Amino acid sequence: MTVTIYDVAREANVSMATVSRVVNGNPNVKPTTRKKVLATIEQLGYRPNAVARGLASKKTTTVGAIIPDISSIFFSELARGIEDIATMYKYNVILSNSDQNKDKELTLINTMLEKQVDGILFMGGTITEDHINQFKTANVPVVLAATYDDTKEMASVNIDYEEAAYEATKHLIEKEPNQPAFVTGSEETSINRYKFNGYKRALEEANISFNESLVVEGDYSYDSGIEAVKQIIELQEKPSSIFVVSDEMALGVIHGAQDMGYKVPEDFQVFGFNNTRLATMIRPTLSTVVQPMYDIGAVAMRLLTKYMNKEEVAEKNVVLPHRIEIRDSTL
Amino acid sequence: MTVTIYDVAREANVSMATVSRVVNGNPNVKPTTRKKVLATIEQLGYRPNAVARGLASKKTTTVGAIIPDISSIFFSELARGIEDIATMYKYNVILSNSDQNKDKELTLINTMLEKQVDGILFMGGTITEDHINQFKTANVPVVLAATYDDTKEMASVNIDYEEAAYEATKHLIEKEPNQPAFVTGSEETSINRYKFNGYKRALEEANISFNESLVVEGDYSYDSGIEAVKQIIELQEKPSSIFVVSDEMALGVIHGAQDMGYKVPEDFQVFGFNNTRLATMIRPTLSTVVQPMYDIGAVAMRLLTKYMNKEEVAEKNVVLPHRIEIRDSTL
DNA sequence: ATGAAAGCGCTAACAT
DNA sequence: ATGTTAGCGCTTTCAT
Repeated sequence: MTVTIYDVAREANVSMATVSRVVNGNPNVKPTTRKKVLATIEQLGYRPNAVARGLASKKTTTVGAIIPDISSIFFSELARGIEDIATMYKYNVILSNSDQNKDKELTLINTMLEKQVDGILFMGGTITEDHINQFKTANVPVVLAATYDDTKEMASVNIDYEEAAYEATKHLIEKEPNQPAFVTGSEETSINRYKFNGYKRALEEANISFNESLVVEGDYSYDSGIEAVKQIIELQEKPSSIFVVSDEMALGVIHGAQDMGYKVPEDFQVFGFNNTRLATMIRPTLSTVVQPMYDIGAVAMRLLTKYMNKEEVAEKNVVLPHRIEIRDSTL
Repeated sequence: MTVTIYDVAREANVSMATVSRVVNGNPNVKPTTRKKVLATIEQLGYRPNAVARGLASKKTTTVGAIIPDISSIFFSELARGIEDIATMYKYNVILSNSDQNKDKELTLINTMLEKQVDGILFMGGTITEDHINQFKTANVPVVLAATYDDTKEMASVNIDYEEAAYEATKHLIEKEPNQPAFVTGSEETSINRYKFNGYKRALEEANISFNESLVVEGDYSYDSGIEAVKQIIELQEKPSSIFVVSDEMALGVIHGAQDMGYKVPEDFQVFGFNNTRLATMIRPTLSTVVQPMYDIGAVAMRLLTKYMNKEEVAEKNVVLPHRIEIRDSTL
């Protein structure tokens, strides 16, 4: 039924070893026999079985990628970076969504390890000891992308979130020297803590006292941005600017404000984070922190290939450059 | 080094067959021995090798998904539907981007077949004979998602694009009885032809003569929407409404018009397609055709599981319901 | 340059 | 209920 290497060997009057050699491009084959083998491969319609190869060679040329939500504009961009580099290095990727749910994450890691992936790319909110232990049961490399492990034990690719948030906040304060509201995500997520620290540092540096009630927690969605700005507008002392940790939520903030008759940036400056495509798909266009999502994915995958090939790695915790892009949602 | 089923068998004083049975939940195992085996599995840290299992059983519980571009807001939503149902049925998915490039598509199909996927989900613009031939070399089922095969040979999940476009156009015409501009994608893509047919039918039904110059081709991107509207505005006889085949491009059309001082919907009504999250992330909110992307992915994956399980399939060309959502970008 | 043979870790009859 | 035994299709020494 299915054509195997053995069938090809028989038809071509060679041994399976020889067929294996030509399939794998081993130079130790006489051109004539190579040609003969290639011809019968074509004729028989032979297709190598990667599963059998994987069992014999202990390499699957497949990596696993665990991602919170592929339908998010942020992560899908990251995934594209991963995929492109994976393709470039001849790897396939098994992609799975975790919804940042710890149990799912742990299960997924296990499933991927069962499938004998050659490496794992992990994106998530929080890295716990359980995660690290689970990873240690693997004898394959793991790289975190846009994900922080406070212990720095694991290889990772990120930007400097603290500094980026600091710069954004500073920009806001320079225009209007009072405390911007801070619309963030769960404080369980390390990255949000770093962003908060940067925000706080900018305040302290400008001698602006910190008012807890200007910190609002959302879930990164557009709707939660609308909710957040409603809450902010009801405050006794309204801020004159709002720093939002994701672009999508920032769009919600802008539209929420506009829908209630406020003007951006005149009544509220709004600063986003990530520079997703959304940032220019709104009026006023969104000032935001440029986080190179695609590059983070690409670099993370590249780093993983180095580990998989047992190459030397100069820096296991890669920090990619970020910058601030000022558009029309700020003064 | 790695613990195998054989190690577990030896330690637990049973045969590998018994270990295999407990691992696979076969009921023909005495509770006591099951317990014993489970204990030594735990103790030894045994993890089943899915590659070996795949080779022996000829099933990998992995499916392949070929998608034009995972970073697109449209396809990433579709992918999420696929992933969720795949997870529900215990499949993993190898996801790869094709950029709608025929060679890449053909290569990807081949690679996935080499990896012995149990089925393939395909999303793309054009299905050629080469595609169909390539699929035929597979002895695994294939399902098309949001993709048309004019021969109807292949299983697929879609909506009725012709009818949907007809309804949208009709709505526009009812408000303003003249020809709307039509901003579309490549006419090589069958789906665009169906949409065009629906648009045309609505015109004919209303006895509106068709002017070719009101048809503009874009590439679905925001920027190409901006370009398209620029081109439309330069026309001798400007239309009073614009039907755009993708939401993202429709946002470009709206902002392009607004940036030039026009009002939506007063100067131009704008109608989108897909109802991606973007549709409510703009002011005015976008009237659009609701295409259930997530459901298309989910239903396609479900259909694939049926084929993989050799279940009876009532309808191989599934047409999901669509509807029109009127928001503020139309009168 | 080519071949022979031993696995890789598991499933699936078949036997008991 | 449990064990025995062939493979699954390939890679990889080791010979020649």
